[in-house]
Amino acid sequence: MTIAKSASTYERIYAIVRQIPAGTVATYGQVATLANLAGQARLVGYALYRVDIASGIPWHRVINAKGEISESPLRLGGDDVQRSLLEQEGVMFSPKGRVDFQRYQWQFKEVKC
DNA sequence: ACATTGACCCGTT
DNA sequence: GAACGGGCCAATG
Repeated sequence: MTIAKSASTYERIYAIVRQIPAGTVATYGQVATLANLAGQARLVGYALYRVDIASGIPWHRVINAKGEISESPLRLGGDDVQRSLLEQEGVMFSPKGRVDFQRYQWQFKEVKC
């Protein structure tokens, strides 16, 4: 599938996040880069904040570059929810609450038609 | 139309 | 190793 470039910045972000497979996590910076917004990982976080769960976007699979879960006090319950969702998908967290990037970081596989 | 917000990443000290 | 600040864009009221 191709990513629509004509789409708005946020839509591009949503398109990327939506393609993150279950049991995998991606960093904001990675999503930003894939969305053609390299260097603007912020927008990814901002965009996800506006996104609703009903949008069908696995926002919980997007974490910060530290491998930890970013949370917003305004979001659902907090990091507990996001971590729980990831654990449900089989993502294991380090004792420190970090995710093993070597194991779970989403690697964008360029699928050539 | 203006001002404010909002879940980050990187470099330097 | 930890802390601080700077920079970017879009949506909301």
